[in-house]
Amino acid sequence: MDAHDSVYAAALDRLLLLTVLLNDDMERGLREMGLTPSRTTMLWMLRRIGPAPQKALAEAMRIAPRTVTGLVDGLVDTGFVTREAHPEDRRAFLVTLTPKGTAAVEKLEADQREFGRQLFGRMPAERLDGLVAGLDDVLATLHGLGLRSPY
Amino acid sequence: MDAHDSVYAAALDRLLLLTVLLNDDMERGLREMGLTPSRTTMLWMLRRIGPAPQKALAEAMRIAPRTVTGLVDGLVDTGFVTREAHPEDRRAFLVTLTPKGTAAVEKLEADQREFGRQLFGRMPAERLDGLVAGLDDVLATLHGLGLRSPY
DNA sequence: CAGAGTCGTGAGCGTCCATCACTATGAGCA
DNA sequence: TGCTCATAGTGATGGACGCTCACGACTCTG
Repeated sequence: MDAHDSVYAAALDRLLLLTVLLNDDMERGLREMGLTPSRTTMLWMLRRIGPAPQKALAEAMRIAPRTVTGLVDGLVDTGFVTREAHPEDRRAFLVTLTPKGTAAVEKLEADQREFGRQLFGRMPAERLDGLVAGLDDVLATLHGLGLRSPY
Repeated sequence: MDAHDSVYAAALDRLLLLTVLLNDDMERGLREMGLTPSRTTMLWMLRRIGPAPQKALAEAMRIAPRTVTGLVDGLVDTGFVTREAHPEDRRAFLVTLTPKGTAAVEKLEADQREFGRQLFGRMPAERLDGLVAGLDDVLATLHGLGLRSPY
């Protein structure tokens, strides 16, 4: 409990506030597109690894196969993906992005770029550098603490 | 789509990754204490505004009174709060932190301080300054965009 | 004191996300 | 050819959250 603690607390407060704000904003945006957080994760996954059987998605997302069935059902109902026949394994499907699904992911990417512009476009270059350096430092520390992205 | 975009994207990526990481970590910690996100929010609220009738909590948290009933039920069952008689209004209760509830909030605060030390303790002072300046800038921008804390 | 407004709750509903147990179908090998 | 294992689907649960509607209990005001 030394004199730096209040400085750390102030920094952490900002970080946590930002976390909450960004999270809420993200989820609201998704909801407007007809997506839920988990379904969006699945869309990202498909974008990254391409058409995949549900088993693979379950492993990639670290959730039970049954949960994948439900998520895929939802995405099929809302037109973001289809279940295509697997060319080699007639038991399995290839969950595949529809044009709408691809467009959705691309829109998310575009929105993010736009958001980046709004957030940083007016920021002095050196301040942005300072921010990124600080974030990288924090990220590295978190990584060292064993906190890392699940994907 | 100018040359700065990739810089912005890199900065935003870090911010979003941090968001996800901190969020997951927070929720995991809460779960270990037997708390859910909403119940925790309520505990913080009580810490801030003291024993309060459910109506006040509903307004402070911007949720329906009926929802408060459920959250308070949960917190009562798990021993974090009690419903005390309101001294002036026999229709209302004063939702009050139990010793366990107070201890939980204090532990959250202590954990946060400790986390701050771990995160920033080894960071050069000027880098920390740069980070905070950048975060403040972003926060101000968000505020200008209409994104602000609900509380 | 009667009527109107307030506080909290019971009942019911919906969404999201996750689980386990079980089944049908197909793959793959001895 | 059979037998076993793998892939998905269904059904049933469960928890966390949020909502509305209706209502009893109570306060407050005219």
